[in-house]
Amino acid sequence: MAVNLKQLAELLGLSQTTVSRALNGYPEVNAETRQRVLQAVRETGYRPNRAAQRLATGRAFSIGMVMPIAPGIDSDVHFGEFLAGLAEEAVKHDFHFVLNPSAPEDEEVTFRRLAASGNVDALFLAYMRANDPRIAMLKSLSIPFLVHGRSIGESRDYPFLDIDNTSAFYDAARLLIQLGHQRIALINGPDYLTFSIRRQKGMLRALTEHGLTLDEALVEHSLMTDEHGYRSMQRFLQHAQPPTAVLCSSTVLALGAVRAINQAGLKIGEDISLIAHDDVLPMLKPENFSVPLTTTRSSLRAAGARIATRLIGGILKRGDYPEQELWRAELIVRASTGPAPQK
Amino acid sequence: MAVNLKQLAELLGLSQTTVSRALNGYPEVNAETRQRVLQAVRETGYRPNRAAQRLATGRAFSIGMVMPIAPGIDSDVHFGEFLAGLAEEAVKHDFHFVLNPSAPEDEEVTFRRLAASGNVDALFLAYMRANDPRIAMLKSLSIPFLVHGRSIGESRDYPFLDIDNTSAFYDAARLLIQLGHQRIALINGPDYLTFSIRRQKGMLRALTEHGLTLDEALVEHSLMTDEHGYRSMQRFLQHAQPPTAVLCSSTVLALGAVRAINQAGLKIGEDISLIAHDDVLPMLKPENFSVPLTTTRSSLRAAGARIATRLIGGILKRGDYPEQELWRAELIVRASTGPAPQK
DNA sequence: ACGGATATCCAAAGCGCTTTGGGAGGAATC
DNA sequence: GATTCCTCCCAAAGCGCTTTGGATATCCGT
Repeated sequence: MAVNLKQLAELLGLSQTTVSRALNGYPEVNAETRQRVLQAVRETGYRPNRAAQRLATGRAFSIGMVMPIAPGIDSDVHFGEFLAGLAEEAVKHDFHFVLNPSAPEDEEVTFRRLAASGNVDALFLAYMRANDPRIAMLKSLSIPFLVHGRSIGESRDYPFLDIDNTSAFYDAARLLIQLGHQRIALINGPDYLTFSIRRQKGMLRALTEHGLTLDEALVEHSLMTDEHGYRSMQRFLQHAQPPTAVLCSSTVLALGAVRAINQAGLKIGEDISLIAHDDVLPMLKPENFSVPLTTTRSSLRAAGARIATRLIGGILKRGDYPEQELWRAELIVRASTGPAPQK
Repeated sequence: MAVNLKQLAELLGLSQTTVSRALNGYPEVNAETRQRVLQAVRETGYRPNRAAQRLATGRAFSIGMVMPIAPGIDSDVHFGEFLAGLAEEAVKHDFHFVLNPSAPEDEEVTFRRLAASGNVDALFLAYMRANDPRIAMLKSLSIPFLVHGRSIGESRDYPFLDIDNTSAFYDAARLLIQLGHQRIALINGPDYLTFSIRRQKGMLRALTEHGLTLDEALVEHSLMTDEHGYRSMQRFLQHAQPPTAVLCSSTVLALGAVRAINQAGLKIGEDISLIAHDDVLPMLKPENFSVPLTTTRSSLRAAGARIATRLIGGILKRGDYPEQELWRAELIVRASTGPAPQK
């Protein structure tokens, strides 16, 4: 049923060579001819056979990722959401995945094997930590790779896509300060991940700039589950001097925090203000919270899709993508932030 | 660096045909010759080029799965754990994945496209519901598939791997009854999924057989998060006549349940007994609970691995796997179950 | 000893694509 | 008018494997 190159060429009265070149954007083909080819492709629904391309070019048309088998990593919504973006884009371009589960201690071997297998054209790396040794390792592997996030303390000469976590939480904290808040708490992600570190840094900078300090007792690090959000907030509220505002690293955490606040009989946006980072999880929208949530927004799925696009574009040598991207999160003010309560 | 068939054949003084046949288990090759070939493979580290195999055979050497983008599905640990098993086994055989994210309403189109793409040799299906329309659809697709779980109400003539949920919870409930419990509650997974339905059925059967009934107020259905476990248990405890024993569909749920019980000042295994289904999540071991948990155990990762094995075996026409497998969960008694408290 | 199995092996033809190495024809150059 | 240079196209050679359609040799029964 499906046509192949040969048939398509015959149909057009052209050689396979020309058709192939027309399709792959080579210059030595007449513009008009190229149009005819493209038209024929549309009409016949021709799709090049990936296996043949693979054999002929030596490229694998697939991207590899090492799936970390570690507590609190693949366990949450965020992983699935990100994966969805990645997969969505990959499938569009007929790219495959090679998911290789691995315990952290075996990661190096796994990466090496994956790179050597010839089964992937590029590797993908995430869950960055400070001084992450994996980027040096990947550099030595002579296979393209792309990092989601950035390390800290490493030289910056590797391709990454990250969001500007520092700015995001700087902006969020500043908003709260402008609203008169003085005691601001932070419910953060795991303390070894760089996004957590940067968010805290951004928040701290805003505080310092306004002559305020960050009380250690008002900072919690944990996996980003509703449960941890709840517990963290409970602890804050039991503090002798509870915060009047809280920053959350995820809407999932915020979900729990809100519950704790409600349970304490406090009013969000009045007694206590709340800002959360919003990864745009389709099942948890900040505008649907009983009190709509002020957020710093940046879509995780979009990041996944973008990473796939860049990776694939790089492999196909199509398009020209920046090596490094830093997305700015959008501060969206809703009802969960209000002026600091009068003492 | 890597040798190919031609070189290997030359090395052995054989034709490519013979070497290929020796490797693929064809009968028309001398046993001794085959041994020589196998030996040479070991020495040279020869690995057939997948792209070439794919082109020559028309097989894709990859399995497709539609990744559901729906609330509460990819959001939990269970998904990651299962995927890990699947991926682990696939990678061993050099198989790829094609993950295709899709909203439930687009699933049919997605499956069709995937099947037609020629990019996958088999499809995989999970999160079964009662009268699940997807199995009829997959049957019509003329591409092998395998179901994790079973539907209910559909004819059973499709390949699946499931655990015997009914028996598992029948056994668990019976144990509790034998211990003298009369009011037993159930914290179950989502009510539309067949494993939940069967677990409840198994429990009900045990109760009925012993002249007991299942109080509707003592049954909760929800996503299997710690949080839901907590809330469900809280509700039970506030009941006029609280249960003396509880069945949980997951150790994650049990985690929350335990918290609620502790908070109420009750003693697990004395005031209230608890049995949970254990998917063998590496980060949540029932034996590490403060009071070690009695469980019905069946490894989710092993199920993933087995499914990959069967799927791959089917594609390669190697080995002979049963079409349908029903794994029996193991009832493991620990300290969380004790005799019913005296009134 | 001879026709016919039987057991082993091989040459060669694909699978569907990319890419090398031209080649024809017209425009530009001298 | 002869030479060079583009422009646009093509034939054919792979990529590394599987598989078809024989070959050759050995062995059997009669």
